[in-house]
Amino acid sequence: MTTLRDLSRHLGLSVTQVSRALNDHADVAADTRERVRAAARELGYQPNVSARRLATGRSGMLGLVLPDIPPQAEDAMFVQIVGTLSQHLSRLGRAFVLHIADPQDDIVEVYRRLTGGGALDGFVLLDPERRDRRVEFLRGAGVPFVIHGRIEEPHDYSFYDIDNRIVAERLTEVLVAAGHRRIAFLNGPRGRTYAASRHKGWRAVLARAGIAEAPGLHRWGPMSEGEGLLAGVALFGEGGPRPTGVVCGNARLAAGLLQALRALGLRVPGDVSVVAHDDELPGFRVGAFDPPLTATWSPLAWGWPHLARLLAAAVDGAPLAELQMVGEVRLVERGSVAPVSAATRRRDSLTDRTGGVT
Amino acid sequence: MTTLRDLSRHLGLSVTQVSRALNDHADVAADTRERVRAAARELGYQPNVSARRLATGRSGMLGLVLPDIPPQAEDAMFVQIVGTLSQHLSRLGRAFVLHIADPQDDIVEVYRRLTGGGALDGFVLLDPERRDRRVEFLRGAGVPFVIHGRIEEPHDYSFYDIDNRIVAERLTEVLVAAGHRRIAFLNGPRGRTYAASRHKGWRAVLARAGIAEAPGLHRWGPMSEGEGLLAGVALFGEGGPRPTGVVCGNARLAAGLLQALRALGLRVPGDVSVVAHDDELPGFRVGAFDPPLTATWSPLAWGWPHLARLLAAAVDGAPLAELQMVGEVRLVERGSVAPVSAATRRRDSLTDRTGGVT
DNA sequence: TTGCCATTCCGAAACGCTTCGGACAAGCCG
DNA sequence: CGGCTTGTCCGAAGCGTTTCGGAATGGCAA
Repeated sequence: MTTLRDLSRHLGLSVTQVSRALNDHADVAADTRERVRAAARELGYQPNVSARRLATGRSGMLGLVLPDIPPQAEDAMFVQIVGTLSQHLSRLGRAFVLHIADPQDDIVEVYRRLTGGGALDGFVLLDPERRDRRVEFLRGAGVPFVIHGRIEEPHDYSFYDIDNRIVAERLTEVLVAAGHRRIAFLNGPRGRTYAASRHKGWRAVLARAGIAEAPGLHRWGPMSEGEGLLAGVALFGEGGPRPTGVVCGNARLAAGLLQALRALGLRVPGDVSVVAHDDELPGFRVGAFDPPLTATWSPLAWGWPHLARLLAAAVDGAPLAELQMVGEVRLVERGSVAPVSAATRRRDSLTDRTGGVT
Repeated sequence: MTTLRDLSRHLGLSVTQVSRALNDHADVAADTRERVRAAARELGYQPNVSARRLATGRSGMLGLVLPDIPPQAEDAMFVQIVGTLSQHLSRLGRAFVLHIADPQDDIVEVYRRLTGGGALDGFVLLDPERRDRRVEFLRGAGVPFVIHGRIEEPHDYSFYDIDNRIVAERLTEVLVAAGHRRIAFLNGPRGRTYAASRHKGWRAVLARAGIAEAPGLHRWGPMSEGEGLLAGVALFGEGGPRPTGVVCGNARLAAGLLQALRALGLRVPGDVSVVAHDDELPGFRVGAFDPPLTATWSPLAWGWPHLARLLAAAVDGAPLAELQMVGEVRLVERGSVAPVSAATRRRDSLTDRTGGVT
């Protein structure tokens, strides 16, 4: 293997100057820089990662830690994440280390091991909780990281996220604009920031429209097809609150809900209007649902390249302002929303005034 | 971060002796070793990976390189491989580096970059070709690797594989024993060692049974459901050679073949006997096929932990004999094979003597 | 006593890189 | 001319570990 010393001897320069030339330092003459570059190419020089790490404290290796082998339902998503991150990070000249932990190990211990040896110098964090132990540890240890999503304030870290409050507002607004006043929301799990933000958005729009919140119309839960089905039955089955419009947190929930509605003989959008947020989950195309759903659209796949870029920048010590990104969300109308009938509207505004479900 | 120096000062020993104590060298007193161990635990000492790498030439990081993001059909398999390798390697105290290359990059260049910097000290190689450029490069560079499968002789490298010749022999024998003489074989791609071995096995059994090879009964090809369907139509459609038994290289081929047979109105095993090799590909359970298939059984999943172990051993310089492993294969009978009718047998033995397809 | 071995320890060099502090020369100003 | 800046360069230290060669001690045989 050719080293800096080899190069320096070959060129009649000092090791120092060769190093500085290759790393684009200011105090090296332009033609020297070129000579060094050429020689490096010619001799096939590649810097030794470990030596550089030892000298600088950086290894150029970035990691993703999963708590376990992912469940089968998320295979496609896993491949997308891991594949995209790896590809983009290697384009940025970093190595991507995937670590699948033992489920019985404490996750913080895993991070401690991984950072302690000095092997990894940054992490991508998926699916954060509002108070996340991983974040607390990494913050304390001074190890850079980037979060997919956000946690509770203060936002003094790097993240890629979408504006989840806006997502819920847009979707709810579509229904409100069509005259709906009994609007259910199938939200995500309780502990997640995005679900909390969406909850706020939904409530804000209801409040602005002067709609009282009715019990049972908002549901926290896993964002699975099964949960959508369950919610559909609970909302529209015997004795349910029977909203006229439903906001679904993602396509899986929507798919389950549509199944329930079909089973109950309810038509979309004739009897019920349905809107959803569309992440482009692999295998779920809300544009090809029956009926195609009006949806806010922001593919998860958009995020992974940014996460790679942001993490690399974070490790390089870029200022916080450059390390935070809020992705775009578009509203795509597809006709799964119908205006509410005059009779229904009269009845609903009555229940609003009396303030509850009759 | 606590270093060896910190420990040595704390203990009143030299850095040398502390290092030797922690690495189980012979010339350190038993109680010293214990004192050092205890102090290391107490101070939370973790060796710096880069420094160790620099001193020893090993980093403890092992890699898997994929030429591209895997196609969707192989998501589940990808997750299984990556997840299992990562989990087992980290149990062995190694880091697992996943590198997904740019498809337009030359694969050897990718390996050159990865090994040149000295970052990775060993690789798992999947899906090798009989003459594999990656192997040639790594051999030349003196970088350890372990192959899933085998390449052409000499076998002077580490591998996990099954005896593919035996696989084909067992399956073919089952059909021969039931009186079949017109036996087709849907094999894998031409360039692969396992497909070549299976080809040999199939031919050997035919030869032993005194059955002449008929043209069109052996097919090289991708091991996909589509290919199985195609093969089914080619073999049993208008003007096809119409074997009485078929050996399928894997469950995907078998699934396609069964589809074709159903479409053509042929029954298994009434009209055609079918056997397959069962890798336990995710999503394909030959035991739950209609009908359940008699099969040789050797889950791919068995291999990944061994690959992890073998690679770690290879990097540690274990002797070749400990670095090669041939996995077990079992024959599971499930009744997808029926004896051939006496009339058919007479006709077939006639065509054997005349030596061709009539 | 001397010589020799085994046991246990240590100093110092080495791995390949970055970087601090300073050196040297040339050019410019007053 | 002296003093200052600017542009290039270099020596040497240091990152944390392993390991080579040797040194000190004690015990034992000659």
